[in-house]
Amino acid sequence: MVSIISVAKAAGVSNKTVSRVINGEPYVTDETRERVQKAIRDLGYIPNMAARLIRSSRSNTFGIMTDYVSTTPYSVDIVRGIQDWANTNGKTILIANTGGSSQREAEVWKTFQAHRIDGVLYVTMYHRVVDPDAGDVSIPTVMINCRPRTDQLFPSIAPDDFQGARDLTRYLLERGHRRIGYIRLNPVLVGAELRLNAFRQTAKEFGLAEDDLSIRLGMKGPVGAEENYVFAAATELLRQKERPTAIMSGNDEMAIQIYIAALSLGLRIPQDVSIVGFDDFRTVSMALKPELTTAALPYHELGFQGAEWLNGLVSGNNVDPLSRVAPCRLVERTSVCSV
Amino acid sequence: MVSIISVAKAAGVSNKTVSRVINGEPYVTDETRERVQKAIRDLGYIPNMAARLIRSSRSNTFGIMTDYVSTTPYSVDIVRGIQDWANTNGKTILIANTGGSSQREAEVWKTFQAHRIDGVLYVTMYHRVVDPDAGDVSIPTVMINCRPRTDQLFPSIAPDDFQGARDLTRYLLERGHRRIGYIRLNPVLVGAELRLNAFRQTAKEFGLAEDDLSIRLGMKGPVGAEENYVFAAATELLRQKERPTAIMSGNDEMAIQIYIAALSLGLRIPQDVSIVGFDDFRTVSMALKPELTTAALPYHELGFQGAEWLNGLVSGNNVDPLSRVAPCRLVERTSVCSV
DNA sequence: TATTTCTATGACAACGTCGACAACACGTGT
DNA sequence: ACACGTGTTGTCGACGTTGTCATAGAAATA
Repeated sequence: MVSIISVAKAAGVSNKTVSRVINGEPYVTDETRERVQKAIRDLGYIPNMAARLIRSSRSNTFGIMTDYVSTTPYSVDIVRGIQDWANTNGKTILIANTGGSSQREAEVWKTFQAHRIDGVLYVTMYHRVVDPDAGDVSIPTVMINCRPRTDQLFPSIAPDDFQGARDLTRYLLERGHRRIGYIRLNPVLVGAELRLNAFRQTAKEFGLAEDDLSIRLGMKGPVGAEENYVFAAATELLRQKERPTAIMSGNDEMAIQIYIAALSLGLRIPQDVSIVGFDDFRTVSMALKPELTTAALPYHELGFQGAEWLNGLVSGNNVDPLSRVAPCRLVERTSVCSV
Repeated sequence: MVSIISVAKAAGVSNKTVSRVINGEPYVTDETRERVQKAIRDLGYIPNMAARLIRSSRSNTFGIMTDYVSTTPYSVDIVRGIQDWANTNGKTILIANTGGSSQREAEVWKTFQAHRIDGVLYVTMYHRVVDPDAGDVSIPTVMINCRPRTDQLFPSIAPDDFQGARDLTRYLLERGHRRIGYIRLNPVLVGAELRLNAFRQTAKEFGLAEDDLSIRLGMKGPVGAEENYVFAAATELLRQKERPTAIMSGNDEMAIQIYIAALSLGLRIPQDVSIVGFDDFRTVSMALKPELTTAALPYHELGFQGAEWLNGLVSGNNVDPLSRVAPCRLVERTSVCSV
C-alpha cells in the first residue's frame, strides 16, 4: 500500500511536508506543494484514516443506530438526510441496526466505540418513545424521530405531528367541511395522539361540536402485527345517513382502504367524500387517483438537521432546546374539494 | 482513552498478554486470563479498531454504495440484509450514497479506500444496469440489484424477475383465466422486459393466443418523473366487451390504480376481475382490500447473500457464476379467484 | 552589524495494537 | 547431569500519520 513515506520519497521531501500539503497547512512553497501533489497523483496515494485517527483521536465518523422494521419505508430518507449532510461536510457514516434487541444495541454501542466514532445518531423508523441504553459511556448523541422515555437524557428531533394535523384540519374546515370523519392511527404510535388532539382542538376552535366529528379506531396492536379495522370503519362511516363530507386518515396507507371503501359504496372522490392522509408516503399518495392531499413527514430534514446538531454537540456547542421539532408541510393534491 | 497498556498495568501483566487474551490466543493461564478480563471490565476497555487495522491491514469493514432515490422504498431491505449478515459475522458497515452522480461516486470510492475497507457492495434501489467506475483500483466488489453494462466487470446478484412473473402467470392460468390483461412497467426498468417476456412465454406455453393477452403500457419516462397511464389503461381494458378476467400489474404500486379503476366501474375484486401485482411492496399489497397476491422481491436475501459472497471474494474464493439470481416467492393472498 | 522574527523544512516520537522473537520455568527422557 | 520440549510471559519494533520541536536561511528590525 502506498503510504505517506513513498510519496515523500517520490517528491524528494520529508513525510511531514507531505502531511502539511495534505492537510493544507501553511509554510509550504508553491513549488514544493505542486511537486508533492504531483507525486500523490502519480502514486494514487490515499491517506489512511486509521493511522490519522490513531494520532489525532478524531475519527470524523458518525454512527447511525437504527431500530428494526422500517414500517414506513420512506423513513430511510432520514438516513439519506444524514448522508447528505455528512457528504457535504466530509464526515463518514457507520451504520448498524439493532433489530430492536437491547442486547444487540449494547453490542452496537461497543462497535461504535471500537471505531472511536465522534457521535451517534439514534434513529427510529417511526415516531416513538424509546429507552436507549448507552451504557456508562457518554458519546454525544442525537435521537431522531423519537424521544427518550427517561426524560431528556439525549437531545432529540422529531416531526411536528400536531402542526401537520392542525394544518390539514384547517384545510378541510376552510373548504366548508363541517361533518368530518377521522380514522385513528394505532394508539401505540406517538403520532396517533398528537394528530388526533390537533384534529379535535382545531375543529373545536372552528366551532364544531363533538357530534360533528366521527372518530373511529383504524388499527391497534403491536406494530407490524396489528389488527386492521380501517376498511370496516370507513364503510361504517360512509353508510351513516348524515355521512361525513370529508375523512381524515391517520396516515396515507390507511387512506388506501378508505378509497376502496368509498368507491365500493359507489361514492366519488372527492365529489362525494374528500379524503386527506398523513405522511406523504409517495408510493401511496401519488399512486392513488385522485392523488392524495396529505402532510409530509420531514424525514430528510430530520436526518440532515440531526446530523448538523450532532456536529455542534461534538464541537462542544451547548444543546439549548433539548428537543426540537420539524414542520410537516401540507401537500395539496386533488383528493379534497369544497362543499 | 483507556488503552491496552492501562489494562496491562491494572492486571500486572505485559500489554502483549492482554492482546493475547483479547484475541483468544493460546498460552495464557486461566488465572492470568481472568485477571486480565477483570481489568478489561473494570476499566471499560474497548479495543481500538484503527490501531488494529494499522497493524494488520484488515479492516473487517465493508462499504455499501447506494445510488439515489429509493423509488421502491422496501429496497432498503437490501441494506438490512447486508447488516444482518455483517452483524452475525462481526463485520462493520460503512455506508455512502452517490445520489446518482458519478463524480460523487468517485469520491465515495476514495473515502472507502481511505478507510481501507475490505470490499464494496454496490447497491441500486431498483433493478437496473449500471456503469460503476471504480477507477483504477481493484477492491473486491459485488453488485446487488443491478448488473454492469460493460459485461461482467464485477459479480452481481439480482432478483429473478422472470421466474416471479412466470409463477404468477401460471397461478392465473391454473385458475382458469384465459383472457388476461397486462399493464407494463416503465420499460426503463430491467424488470419490465423480464416480467413481460415471462408473461408472454408462459401464456403461450399454456396455449393462449396473442389475442387473449391485452398488453398495455402503464408508465414511461425517467424514473421519478414518469408519465402515468395506469388508471387510463386499466379503465380501457375493463371496458372492453370481452374484458379480461384477470389483470397482471407491472408492480404493486400500479395495482392501486387498477383497483380504483375496477371499483369505479362497479366491478368487484376478485369476483369480476382478479388482480395480481409484483414486488410484494407490503405497505401496498397488504393495505389493499382484498389483499394483493403478488411475487415478493427477495431484497433481504439479496443483501444477505451479496454480503456473504463478497466475504468469499475477500477471502480469496473464486467467483464462479459471475451473476446470480434470487427467486421471487409467490405470495398468495385474496385478490384472485378461479373462473 | 547584530539581533530578532518569520518562513520553510526536517527529525523524531507517539498514538494503540500485534507479530516476531527472546526468555524463562518446568518437567521428561537420556 | 544434560539436552530437549512445551507452556507461559515479556521485549521490541512496525504499521501510517501527525504533533512537537529543532534547524536553517531569509527578511525585518534595532
